[in-house]
Amino acid sequence: MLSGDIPPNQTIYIKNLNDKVKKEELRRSLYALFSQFGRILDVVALKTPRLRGQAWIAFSEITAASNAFRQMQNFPFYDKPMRIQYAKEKSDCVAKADGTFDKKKKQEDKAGERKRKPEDSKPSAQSNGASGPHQGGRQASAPGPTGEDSGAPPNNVLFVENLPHETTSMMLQILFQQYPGFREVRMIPAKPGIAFVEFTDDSQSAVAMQALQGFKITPQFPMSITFAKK
DNA sequence: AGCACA
Repeated sequence: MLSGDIPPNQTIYIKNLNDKVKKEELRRSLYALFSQFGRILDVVALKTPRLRGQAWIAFSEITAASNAFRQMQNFPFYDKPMRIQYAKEKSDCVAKADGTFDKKKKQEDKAGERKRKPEDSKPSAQSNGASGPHQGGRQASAPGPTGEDSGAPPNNVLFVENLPHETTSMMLQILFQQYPGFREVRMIPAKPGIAFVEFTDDSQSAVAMQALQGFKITPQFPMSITFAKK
């Protein structure tokens, strides 16, 4: 009940997000960051004046939402600490799965409000293809300080660079541990901006590399991932 | 600060 009077919900509401981040990028980063807690049904982020800087993440399980709620509270994301609450209302995607979705009511609600400009649209990640790791951070165009990607031969250890200096190993663990075979993150205090991430074998590290290549913890730093040198 | 999904 310390959650601000809002009862637990399988959808979490996040505010204090960096509103300079573009919508698609925001949704993708949130997805990558939160999918560790369970299956995500939908990520909703709008850029309308009233709704920018906020997002909703609907999980298939309420326990996933509570874990995310607790563990990601104040997580530094694009330079700002996330503020997480439970959503006040049930997400449409959940209601649809429930069979309780009421389109009539939605329209009444809409009519009751004043008119807003229709700016946003198109979610896109819906009932979730239930495939493995999702659309990765294929931001490409990561010039990468050192980086041609086809340099080193496969290795179970990844070399990650171009990280913002405030990156912690916990943040990287959160991102990488969602891929099978994850073992650990190693950072060197004297060398900010880089990290080593170890997997059990090199096919597993390759999957994670593929998925998180170009992932941005902050907008100006798409991470560049290569196989570590032996 | 701010609770939507068309």
